[in-house]
This record gives sequence, C-alpha cells and structure tokens, in this order.
Amino acid sequence: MKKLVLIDGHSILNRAFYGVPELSNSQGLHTNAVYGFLNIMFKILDEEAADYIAVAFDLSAPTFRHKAYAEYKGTRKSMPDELREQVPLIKDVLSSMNIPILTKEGYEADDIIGTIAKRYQSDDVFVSIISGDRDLLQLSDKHIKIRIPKTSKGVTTVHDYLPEDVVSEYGVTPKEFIDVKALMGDTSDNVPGVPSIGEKTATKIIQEYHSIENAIEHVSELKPPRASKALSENIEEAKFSKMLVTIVTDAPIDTDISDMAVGNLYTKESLEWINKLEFKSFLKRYENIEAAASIELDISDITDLNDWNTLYEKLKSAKEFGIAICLEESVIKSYTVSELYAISITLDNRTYLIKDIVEIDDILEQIICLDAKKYILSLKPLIKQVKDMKLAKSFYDLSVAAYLINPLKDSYFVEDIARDYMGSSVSSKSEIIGKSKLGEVLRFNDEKAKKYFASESHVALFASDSLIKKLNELELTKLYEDVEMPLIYSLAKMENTGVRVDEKRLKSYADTLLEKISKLEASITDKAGESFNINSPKQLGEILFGKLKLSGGKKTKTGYSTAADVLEKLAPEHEIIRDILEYRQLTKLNSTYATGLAGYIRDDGRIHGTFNQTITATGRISSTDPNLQNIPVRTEMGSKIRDIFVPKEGYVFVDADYSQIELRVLASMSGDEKLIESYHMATDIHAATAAKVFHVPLDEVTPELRRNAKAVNFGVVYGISAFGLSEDLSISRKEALDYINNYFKIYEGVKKFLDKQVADAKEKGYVKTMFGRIRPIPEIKSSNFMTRSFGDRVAMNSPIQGSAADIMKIAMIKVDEALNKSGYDADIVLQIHDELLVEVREDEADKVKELVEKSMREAVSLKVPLEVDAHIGKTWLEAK
DNA sequence: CGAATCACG
DNA sequence: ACGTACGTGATTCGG
Repeated sequence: MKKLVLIDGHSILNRAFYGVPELSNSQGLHTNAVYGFLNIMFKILDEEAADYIAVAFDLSAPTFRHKAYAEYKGTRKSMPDELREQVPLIKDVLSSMNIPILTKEGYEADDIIGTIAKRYQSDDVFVSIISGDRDLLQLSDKHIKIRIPKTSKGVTTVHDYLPEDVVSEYGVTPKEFIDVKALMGDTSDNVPGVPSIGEKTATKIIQEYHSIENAIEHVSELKPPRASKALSENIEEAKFSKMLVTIVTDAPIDTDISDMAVGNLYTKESLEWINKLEFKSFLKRYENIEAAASIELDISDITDLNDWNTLYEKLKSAKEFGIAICLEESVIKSYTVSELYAISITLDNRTYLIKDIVEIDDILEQIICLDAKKYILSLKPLIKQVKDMKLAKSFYDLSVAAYLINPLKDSYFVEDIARDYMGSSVSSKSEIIGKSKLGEVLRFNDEKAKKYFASESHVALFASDSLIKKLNELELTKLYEDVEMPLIYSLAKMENTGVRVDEKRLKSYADTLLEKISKLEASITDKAGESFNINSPKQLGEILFGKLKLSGGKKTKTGYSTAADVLEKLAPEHEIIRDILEYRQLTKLNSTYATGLAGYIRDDGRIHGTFNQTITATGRISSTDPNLQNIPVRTEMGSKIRDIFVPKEGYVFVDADYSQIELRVLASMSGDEKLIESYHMATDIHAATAAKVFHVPLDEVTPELRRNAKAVNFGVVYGISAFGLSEDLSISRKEALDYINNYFKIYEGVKKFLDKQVADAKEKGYVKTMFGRIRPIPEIKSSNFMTRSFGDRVAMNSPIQGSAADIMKIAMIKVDEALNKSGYDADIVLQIHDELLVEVREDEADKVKELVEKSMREAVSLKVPLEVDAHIGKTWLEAK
C-alpha cells in the first residue's frame, strides 16, 4: 500500500510560528516558523515512509468561498511581518527538496487537499492530511487520515483522526461534521452559523437528523424550541454557512499523483538552505550526502625539511595559497601560552600539513615573506608567532573581511565562512575534537583532526574570491585594505608587548580591599540580624524587601531588583544600604580586578590581553582575557587600580585621549553649522549647548544647566528618546521632550542628519560610517514597536560610534608608523576606544607625547578640529 | 547556561 | 498603550 502525505501549508506554518519561540539566523532573518514546519514535516515523513508528498498553499486572491475572502481580509492582513517573511522562505526550502507546492486560482489549500485526497484514496493509496485546522476533519475517510500536530513545551505530538475517531470525539461522522460546523458557525472564519445554536445543540440536531437539509424539513419538531425557532428564521444563513464550510473535492487540479513522488529531499540545494537558515539540528539528516556538499580534501603530510623545501619551491612561484596554523596551547593560571605546532597550506587543489618539524618557526618566517597572496581565516595569531612582523606581506584575513561584510555574526569560524561564502558545509572544531586542543589531537595523527585543520586553509583559499568580490560590491575594499588589515599588525604588536603590572602593589591593594570587605560584611550581617550571601541578589532582595520591609516592589522576572540605582533611592530608609553599595563596589574591585588581573600576569611581569577585531556591531575593538578596556576610573577607590599599571624600569607612560570625539564626529557628519562653529571657537561644548538650548548667555551657564546640556548631547549620540533622557536627568518626559525639541530647533542640521540615518536604515537595511563601514539593522523592519524603536536608535548611534572607532583605528596605525619611522623606543600598550596608552623610554617621553598627539589629531581631517589631551606619568592613573 | 550586576567608553 | 537610552566583558548565583 502506497502512502500519500498532503500538508496544509499556511496552517502548519502558522502553528509552527506560534508554537516555536522566537528564532532567527545570524543575518537577522526570522526562522522559527520554517523551523517548526520542517520539524513537523520531518517527523511525519519519518513515521509514514511516504511515497508521495505535496504541500498546498492558499493564494492571496479572494476565492469563491467567502471564508477565504474573510481570511484574506482578516487573518492574512494581520499576519505579523515576522511570519509573512517566512512564507516565501518555506516555499524555497520545499522546492529545494523537490516537494511540489500546490496552489490554484480561486481555491483554498483545503480544496486542493480535499480534491487530491478524495481522488487518489483507494485500497492501494492511503492518504494522510497534515493540518492544524479542524475543519479538515470532514475529509476523514476509510483511506484518509487527518493528522493534527500539537506542540507544547517543545514536544510535538500528532493527533490522528480516522472516521471513527471523529465520531468518538465529536459524536458525528466526518460528513456530518460539516453540518455541525455550519450550524454553530465560526467567528474566526466569518461563518455566520445560526444564532443561539452552539456546539452542543448543533451536535444534537445533526445526530438526530444527519444533515441541515433534513433538519430544515423537520424544523418544527426540533428540540429545544429555541433551536427550532432559530433555525426556521435563519434557513438561508444555515445553507450559506454549509456552503462556506464545505471543502471542495472536485476542484480542477491537474497535478497527477506521479508528480508527487517523494524523491531525494536531502539535495545539495536544500542543504544550502539548511545551512543558510542555521538549522544545525537538521544537519545530521544530510550525512549521507555530505560528501557531495562538503569539500574534498587531498592531503599530504610534510614532516621533514626535504619535503618542505620541495613545497617551498612551488610556493615561491605560486600566485596565491591558503594557510592556517595550529598552536600548541598550555594554560597557566588564567592565561594561555601558545607555540607554533603545525602549518596547513592549500595550493591549487592540494593541502599540505607541515608538522613535527623542529624548524617549524623558521618555515613560518620563510612563508610570510613570499610574494603570493596568502589567504588566512585569522591572521593575528600567526603574526604573533613571527619574529619580525614587518617582513610579512600580502596577507588577507578572511574573518575580518567577513566581519566587514556583516559585523552582526557571532562567529567567523571555518564553518561559518564555508557556509556563507562557499555554500558548502564543513565540520566545526567542536564537532571534530570537542573540548580537546587541536594541537594535541593532531599530534596523534587523528584523521578527522587533520581534515579539520586542512579545511581551514582550504576554505581560506576557496572562499577568498567570493569574499573579496563582496567587499568590492559593498565598497568596503578601502576600509579593509587601508584600515582593518594594517590594524591587525598593530593589535598583534600591542598584544605581544602587553602591559606591565606591579604585582606587589596589586597584592597590597587586594589586602586593603579584603580588610574593608570583611568589616562591611560584619556590619551588614549585624544590621540584617542574620548572615546571608550578600552577593546573591535573590537573598539580598528577601532581606531588604522581605525582612526589613523597605519600599520598592518587584522589577525583574525573577524577583526584586537590587541594582545600584534602585538601592541609591533606598539609602535614606536604612543604614544597611550604604554598606551594601560599598560592599558591592569593593567585592567587584576585588574579584574582577584585584584577584582577576593577578591570574593574567605572566613571567615577564606583564598582562598580554587579546584585542578582538571581529566582535562589535559598530566597528570598535573589544578586549578580553582580561578585559583591559573596563579598568575602573570613575570612583576614587576604583581608580586606584590604575596605579598598579606601570611602565618598565626607565620608562614612563604617555596617555592620550580624544576629547569628545563622538560629538565632533556628529558635527562633521551632519555638517551642522552651529555645532561646527562651537567647535571652531574651541569653547566648552556642553556649556555652549546649554547657552543655546536654554537661551542664556554663555557666562551665565550654571553647572546645573551644563550638566543637563551634557546629558542631551549624550542622548543625541545614543539615539535620542525623551524617555531615556528623562530617566537620566530624573525629570518628566515632557520636560525631556522640551529639551530635545529645543536642541533640534537650534541644531537643525543634526536633526536632519539623524532623520536621514533612520530613513536610510529603513530603505537599505543598514547604515554606514564616514569611512563606509556597514552596520546592518534588521530590527528596523520589525513590527514590534520596542524592537523597531531600538532599530531607530541604533541607526542614529552606529554611524557616530562607528566613525569614531574608524578614526581611532586609523590613528593607531599612524601612531605605530610614526613611532617606527622615528625610531623612538615606544610602544602602544592599550587602546580604550578613545584613548591610547603608550610606554616610552623616559628621555623620549616629551617627544613621543608630541608625536602621539599629532598623529591622533591629524589621523583624519574633519570639518571640526580633533582635540587630543595627553599626559605623562609614572602610572596609568598619573598619566590620565 | 541565563540572568543580574557592574566595570569601562 | 507599548516601555528604552549606544557599545562592550567578567563575575556570581542558581536552576
């Protein structure tokens, strides 16, 4: 017996949309409905071993049956955008699986399904109809089963309805089910039905008379009398309703069952879709065909110098090749020390694995000097292994390229690049080796590990064309070649240099903290009357709001909020609050900074952090292991930690930071004459804003007014909203709105500029910085107010924050160049977004200070001057 | 592993 | 009516 599966497309997609929690791929495409649909479909196919399959969809045009028209007017129009955008998506996916999509002008999906099901059901063909719509139960028949999937708590169960199941659940046959529905009506489908007859009465009537027509014949005998009266007065409505509810089973559908034969679902095209949508859990279904879609690797081992020399000769005349390195990593305390263990090179169609050679470092030195274009997924780790990075040339870092093309992705690993730019799949590192280290596994000559490693250089070579072409299309080539690529070398150098930390001072700082902490702990325990974990917001909340009955209600999903700003307001109510705030501050300083940083100090007495170039959405760099961009400074006790950052003996720090770079960027990008004028007059910009916005002479601006103006300036940079500003200044929304309106009245150019960013984002889906860096904003098209508003603010903020980041990147490259060229003994050791910390030999400090200031100031030329503050000091705190 | 908190620009 | 300021990373708790 053959099996035919018919799926009600919109119905299942709809179910899936509401049944699966929000889900989107890294491009910001919503995918939850498609995911849920495929989940249900795969589950059914696994169970049924279908021979034939088709999916029916409604067309959006009105059909003969009124119900479809209602649906078109009602349901379809209110379909959320997040669902609407997934309709073409599921159709594409189904097509890629060779699953026919059935539609028919003037008919609904129901009618198509009804027609096909009734036409082909037989002793030889059993039909399963998959739908979330119970109206289809009327189609249930000897050889037709209606299957209704239900998803709750992530588990999908399917309810099956053969005719006897319909009878036992509804008390009527599938055919009679039509009449019951018609009598009771259905508001959601605009079926009028007969007023005052509900499910109970309708079922009773049909059980007795079997059809509306027969019931009408005997209308005077109907019980209860209420129903009799209702039906006799609504005969036309009843007949009309029946027509609406009845699914057409003889529509002119010319698709033949042979067109629906199940072929290969797991095609290369469908795998590409699954990869694009990032449905990792479906990937195992593709294992059989992985060979077709995954890359082919031809691997040779290079394990002695002879073999290497042969390869080296080939590389000398090569035009291009892909390269990857494998580091052997050992973890000491919080940090990792890496040594070069293996190199993978893909030349033409062959990949060479160079490993277990003692001269591997020398080999790398030879490689970096070659003329060929060298493609690599991540250059910085390689460059960090090289003695003289100035010798390196012709490298292309492809994760940085992919980051410029779409900075919103959360990773740019080999599997991401292969999926996005080659349309093929490779296994990820964790899939191959789990948590072990590649160097260790490779040492055992593990075949899979070798394949993974080889895939890195292979993908680098074969994805390069597509990436570089895409950079060009998006006009990102200049930013890539002139800023991001050179920056890699500056960052590599900065990481290798590291920053010195005075371990002794750190220790005594920690001791001071611990002493104060234990005193506070005792005081808090005393005041609370019991000991508890102060670090647990849950326990703290119970003590404060439960036991001590302080005012303030629930704020978070999990209970009371005990955030600092909430506690601040409670300070007058109880002495304990001050202690808790101070305790919080000091334990933070201790755990994250005092204890935290200590674990990162290496044998050379320095901390070598990592500066990431492919993390932020705006183009800033980020800092990890440890984060050196959030070292305290705003509080007295916190800023003391900066005293432990010191230069080596005989050296000093030069600290240089841009003054209000974001506002200057805004002035320049918007071209606002008033704002530009303020900067040319070199006035205090916040005071100048205050004078203009609050209509007072400059010399009458009070600190209060200046503070408010400063908040407005910040607000503008963040993507202004009255709510945010009112929160920040503790004023009413109305007052905040007045400030904003005043601001925009004065700075019309700024208003125009910000509006244009939002408009551009809505039109193109992204905004750009001064230097062409792209920030996609998928949120801006959302139907959700909150999400969309966020998109608006991001559209205003990103060009500003991003341009400032571009400028700093350019400045770093220029500072590096200037230091190199001048021959001064100085190195950049930290970058904190608008600030550079440079370590310089004492006698050259003044000269280097001037040089750094000048390089930063002249990094780019804006419509307003860039101003740089620089200071010399024996510690970071002193130099700031 | 997510939420809450808090450090920075 | 909705309910937020923009961008990050580390630590801690608790399910």
